[in-house]
Amino acid sequence: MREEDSNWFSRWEEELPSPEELMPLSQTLITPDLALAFDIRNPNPNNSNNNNNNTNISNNNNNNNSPTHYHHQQTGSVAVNPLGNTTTSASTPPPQPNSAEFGADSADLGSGAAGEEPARTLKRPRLVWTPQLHKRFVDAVAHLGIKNAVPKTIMQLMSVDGLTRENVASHLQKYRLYLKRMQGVSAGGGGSGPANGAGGLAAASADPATDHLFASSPVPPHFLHPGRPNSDHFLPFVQVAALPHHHHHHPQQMVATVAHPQLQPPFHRQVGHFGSPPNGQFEHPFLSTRQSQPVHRMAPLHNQGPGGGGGYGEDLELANGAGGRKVLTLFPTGDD
DNA sequence: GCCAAAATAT
DNA sequence: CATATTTTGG
Repeated sequence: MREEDSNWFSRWEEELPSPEELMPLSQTLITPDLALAFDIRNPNPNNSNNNNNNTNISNNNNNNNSPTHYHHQQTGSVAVNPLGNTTTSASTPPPQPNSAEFGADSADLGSGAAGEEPARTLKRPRLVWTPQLHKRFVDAVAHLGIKNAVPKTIMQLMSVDGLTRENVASHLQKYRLYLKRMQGVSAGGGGSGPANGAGGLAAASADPATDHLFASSPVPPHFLHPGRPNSDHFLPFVQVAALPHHHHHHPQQMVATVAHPQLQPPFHRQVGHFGSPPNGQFEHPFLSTRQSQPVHRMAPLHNQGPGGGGGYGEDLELANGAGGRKVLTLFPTGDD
């Protein structure tokens, strides 16, 4: 299995989107459109809203800046969005506007609350775990080790703007379940490899219904082995270091933004390269954010293999806004 | 109406 | 933080 290690991850990299598919745009700023994209979930006043701990550190999302006034339409048909053309279709100010890098924008957003609905009542759009985002998640868990792989830490390591601790916790829950399932199956059967998937295809895990998302990313071998306390620190290729020396290449930071799945489904069966929709229209360039966190986040995002691998960045999938739904999805932005 | 995914509650 | 339950989207 050792050989497989290098093998699976090699293939894994191959499946990544090529640089060409990466973000062609270089826009910046958010437009009101995106704001519009926000949604307000149904009238469910009964919830207490997020009472829980949002104590996350600072990075998280939720933020403060309330984006402009995005109304919400549920399923209706808002239509809208101009994104038809590749022009700039930018947009995207969900709840993670982060810092105030854009003076005017953020200022506006932040203080914009002045007449608009405060973010208080707004509910954040559903996060869509794209394969890329999930991959980052898996990498983070792998780096941290099962022991430290807790929502808060994972979230920090991932450094994805817009991602909340809760998002991670929820996903982690499912991921654990997935691993469990896989263990059961692989254990009895024989071996084969639980670590399938990844590179090329998915795998046949227990059943066809294999969790689509999870199957798309390789599962570190250690995760499947219940008994193996010592080999926890499996250090994958993604460096965790802070990378002090930033060259002039564009590191990309992942950002969660809202998207409309209607136009672009998360991914149904894709194993090759997703990221680039037929139209390839990435929508909101958005800005990245500030990452001044003491925590050691994983590399901004460039995993390049010295031997062959080229460095691809993870990119996200996005959708145009035209429909009525709004979801959160991940988006890479170049910022450094 | 069912199922999966994500959110929210405990 | 983990797990259970509810909501939401497909």
